[in-house]
Amino acid sequence: MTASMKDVAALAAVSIGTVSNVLNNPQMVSPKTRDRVEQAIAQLGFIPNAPARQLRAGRSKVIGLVVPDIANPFFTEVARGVEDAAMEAGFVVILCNSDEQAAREDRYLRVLESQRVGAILITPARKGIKPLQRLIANGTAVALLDHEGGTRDACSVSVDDALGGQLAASHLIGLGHRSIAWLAGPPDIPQVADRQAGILRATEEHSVLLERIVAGQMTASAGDAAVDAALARGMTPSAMVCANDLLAIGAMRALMRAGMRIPQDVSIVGYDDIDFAASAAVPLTSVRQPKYELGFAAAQLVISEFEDRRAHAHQRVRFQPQIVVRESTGSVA
Amino acid sequence: MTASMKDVAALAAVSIGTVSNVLNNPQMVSPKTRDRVEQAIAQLGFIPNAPARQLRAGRSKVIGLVVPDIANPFFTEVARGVEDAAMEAGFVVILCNSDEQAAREDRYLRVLESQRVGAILITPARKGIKPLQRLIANGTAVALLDHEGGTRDACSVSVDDALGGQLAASHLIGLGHRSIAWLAGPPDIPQVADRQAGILRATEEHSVLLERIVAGQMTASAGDAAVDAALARGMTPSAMVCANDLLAIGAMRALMRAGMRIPQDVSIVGYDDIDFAASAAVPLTSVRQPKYELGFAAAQLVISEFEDRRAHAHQRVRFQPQIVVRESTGSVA
DNA sequence: ACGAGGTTTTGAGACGTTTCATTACTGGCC
DNA sequence: GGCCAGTAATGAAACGTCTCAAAACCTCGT
Repeated sequence: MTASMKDVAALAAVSIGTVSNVLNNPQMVSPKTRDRVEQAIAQLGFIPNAPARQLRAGRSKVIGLVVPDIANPFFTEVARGVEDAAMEAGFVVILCNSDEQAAREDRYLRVLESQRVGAILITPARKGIKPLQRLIANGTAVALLDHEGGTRDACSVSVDDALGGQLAASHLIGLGHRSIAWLAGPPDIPQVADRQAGILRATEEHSVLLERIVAGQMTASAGDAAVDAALARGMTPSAMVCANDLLAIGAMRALMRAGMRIPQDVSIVGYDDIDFAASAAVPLTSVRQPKYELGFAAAQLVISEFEDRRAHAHQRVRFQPQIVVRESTGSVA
Repeated sequence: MTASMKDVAALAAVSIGTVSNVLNNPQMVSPKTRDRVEQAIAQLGFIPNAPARQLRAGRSKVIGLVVPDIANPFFTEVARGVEDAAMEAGFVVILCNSDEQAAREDRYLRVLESQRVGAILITPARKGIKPLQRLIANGTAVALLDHEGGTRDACSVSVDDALGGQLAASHLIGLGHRSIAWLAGPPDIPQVADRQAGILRATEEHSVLLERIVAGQMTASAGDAAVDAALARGMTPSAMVCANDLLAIGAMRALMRAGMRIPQDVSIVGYDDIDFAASAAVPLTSVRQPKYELGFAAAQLVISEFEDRRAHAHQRVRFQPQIVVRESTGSVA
């Protein structure tokens, strides 16, 4: 059905080895035969059989991308970066959603091992990377995504969440706010903890009254409810930092319902700068993470490790977030 | 490095063929040897070499998913559905963003052909499916995603956009609205055209004044600008249907800026029911598409074609959208 | 004890590449 | 004309799996 190198060789009256050379080492075949072979390839519409190649090579130009949930806008953007870098280098991306479940993650790692993928990019569901050690030992290039490297056996790429928290708080302090509420999410999420640390760092040098509110989930309705409750018990900050944009949206709803104007009465800073932040009723000031770049860089890292394992040194790349100021924040009244 | 069937065979003192049978036809191996082999497998941590399998089989349990942009929430959800169905059947998904560019699409199709993937799910960048014919002829199971089948050579899975438009308009008509604005997007987008057709269908049986506004893009700011302009030239509908939720969000902003209340002065219906619709300043009534189900069904279709090509009959599956009523629509004053 | 008939197991070949040691050419030089 | 040193092209082996015809092993019944 599909043409193979054998067919090409026959048509060009040449040996299979020569066809292989035309494909992989063109410079070592004479221009005359090269032409002949290339013509045969075109005529037959020959396309190399990747699995055969992979079998021979022992591993493939495939990147396994394991994320908690591609539907999370953060990872969606990361995936785009990964894919673009991969395509550039002739790699292909296998998408794996772990749903934060160790079982699913394990299952996927098994599949990826079976596929003998050349590289894996993963945001691990659990702390350690034990299940990865075996892959690494077998020569798979691995990098940790949005996760600080707890190991010296792999690269890691992350965003400085503490800095992000600091930026958010400093922005408000610079505007004169001295009574700030921190709308946190579940404290067992490392990103939330880091952002909080950054906020503390920024506030400790100024006499700021910092109040902490905890939402049960990172959703708009959880934010709405948490702020509602806080208002009911008399909280009256002049500004608020939220652990992510969805919480911020919920917070805005609750505040507006209570008759407060944004930013005149309360300033709000979100986190993530999701697409929607700019389109909200009051465009949201937010901390943006270089998501695409994160994915792109991570992919480049594992690709370079794949290309030349000996010349590769594992590294920890840490990106810097950036605050995007919009209309939801203003000077204190 | 990695154990192969040969190693397993040696350890279990059995032939390679027997190991293969334990893996693929366990029932034709005596329990005793089967045990022995399984133990050897466990002991060596043997994981089958997928590329070798694929080489032998001629094609692989891989689904190539080609979409315009995974960052588009619609396709993100579709992808989740595809992935879940794939995983269930032991398939793996290769992610390909075409960016609506024919060149990128072609390139990916070439790569997928090279990988000898067993199935392809695609939202084609251009009208025809010429570049796919070759794949289909070679026995790849192909299905068109969110695209009506213009061919009898492949399955297709889509959502009835005309029905969606009709649902939106009927909802408003049912609330008593007789002066409705249709905020369209670029008319060369088929989905926009279909939704419009549905709106026309719904309105023609009632004496409704339908005004059409065209936004240059499907974004919040384009919607804001278009509605701004329409208001300036004196448009005063009591309700509005928008080609998607982002346009609706933009429209709401423009209307509120002009001092109108939603839904008291103007009712708004969006389309897509993106996550954010429920969290907007005024929660948005919107038309929801079964995105996850779309992807899941499409994947199942190609998987079944892969499993048994002869028993497979190509089909066109068409899903029905659903209107989700929230606070942005109300009875006419 | 033998053979028929059934159940297990074996072994070789093929899938499409790449690699690498050989062999076959080429032109230049004495 | 014969030889040398390159340069080009060849052919066989190997990667890990599956398949299928053939061989080996049982279990009965006679």
